[in-house]
Amino acid sequence: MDDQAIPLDAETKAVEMPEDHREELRLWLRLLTCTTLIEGEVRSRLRERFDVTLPRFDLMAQLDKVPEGMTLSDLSKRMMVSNGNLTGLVDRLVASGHIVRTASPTDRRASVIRLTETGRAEFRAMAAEHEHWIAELFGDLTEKDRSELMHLLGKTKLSARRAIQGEGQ
Amino acid sequence: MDDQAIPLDAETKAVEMPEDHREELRLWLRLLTCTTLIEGEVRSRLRERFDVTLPRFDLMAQLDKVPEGMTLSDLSKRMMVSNGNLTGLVDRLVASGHIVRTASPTDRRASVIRLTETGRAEFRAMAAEHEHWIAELFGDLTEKDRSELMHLLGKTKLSARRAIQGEGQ
DNA sequence: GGAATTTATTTTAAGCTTAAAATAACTGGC
DNA sequence: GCCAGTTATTTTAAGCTTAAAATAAATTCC
Repeated sequence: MDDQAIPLDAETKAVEMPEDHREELRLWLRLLTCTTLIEGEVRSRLRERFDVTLPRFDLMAQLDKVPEGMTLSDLSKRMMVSNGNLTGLVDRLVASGHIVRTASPTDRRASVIRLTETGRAEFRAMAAEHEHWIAELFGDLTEKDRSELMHLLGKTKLSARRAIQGEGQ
Repeated sequence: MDDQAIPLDAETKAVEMPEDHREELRLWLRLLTCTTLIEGEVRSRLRERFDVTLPRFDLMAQLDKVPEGMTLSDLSKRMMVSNGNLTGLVDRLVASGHIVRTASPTDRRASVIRLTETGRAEFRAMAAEHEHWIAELFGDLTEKDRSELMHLLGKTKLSARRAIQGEGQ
C-alpha cells in the first residue's frame, strides 16, 4: 500500500481530515439568538403599546419608504416572505384601513398597495417609538462596536447570498 | 425667565436635542436580513433533503444535547418559544416516532421528552449535513471575522437581555 | 399572430406561533 | 394541614407562514 512516510509538508490538508465546523455553528446559533431575543421584544412591545402585529408593522415600514406604493411582488421580495403570505396580510391591513389596493394601470395582473393617510400617521407614530426601542436594545454597544458589527454583517449577508445563489447553478 | 446666556459648555447635551437612531435601526435590519436569509435557506434544504421542518429539527437538536431528556418548560426556555407552541410540536414528533414522552417521576404536572433511537440516528445524519451548510453559508468570512462577529454578537446578546430585563423593574 | 414561457397573484392544506385563559399540581408560610 | 402563590402544561382563537397548485395576464420567440 501507499503508506510510505510523508517526507515534508505535513501541513497540506490534502488528506482531507474531516474538519468540524462547530465554530460556525455556534456563530449561527448566536446570531439566531440575538435576532430572536430582539424580535420577540419588539413584537411584544408593538402589541402592548399599539396593538399591532410585527408583520403588519414590517409591511407598513416598507410602504412608508415608497409613497407611490408597490406591487405585492415587490413587497414579497423586500420582506423576504412568500407571495401567498402577503395576500392575507394585505387583506387584513386593507380591512383595518391602513392601506389601499388599487389596480395597476399598466399590468392587469398586479395591484398596487399604498398607505392611507391614517395608516401613514399611525405608522410614523409607532416607528418613532420603535426606533428608541432598538437604540435601547443595542444600547451597550459602542459606536465602534456598531460600525464593526455592521461591517461584519455586511460580509455575512454577501457570503450567504453567494452560497444561496451558487447552489442553483 | 431663566434664559440668560449659557457661558461655556455648549457641548453638554442637557438641551436634549432629538437624537436620531437611524444607525441602530439599520444595524437591526441588517441583523434581521442575515438571519432571515440563512434561516430560509436552512429551512428549504431541510425540507428538500430530509423532508423535515425547521422547528422539528431545532427541537431534536435540543434533545440531542441532553440524553436524559427534559421537560416541556425546559425546551420552551431553550428554544425561546411559547409553551403552547411546544404541545403541538411535541405531539407531532411523538406521532412520527422521533421522540417519546414519559411522566416525570418527581412532578406529576410535567412530562419528560427524549429522543428515540430512531430519532437520534435521524437527527445526527441531518445535523452532519446541516453543519456543512452553515459552514458554507458563512464561508466567505475569515477566521478573524468569525471570532470578531462572535464577540460582537455576544455583546449584543447581553445588551438586549439587559434592556429586556430592565424594563420589568 | 400564436404557442410557449414567464410573471403576478390567489388558493389550499398543513403546520407554526403567539397570547391569554384554563387546569392541575407543587411549594412555602402559617 | 390549609391557603396563597407559583409552576407545568394544555386549550383556544387568531393570525402568520410556507410550499405547491391553480389562474390569469404579460412577454418572448418563432
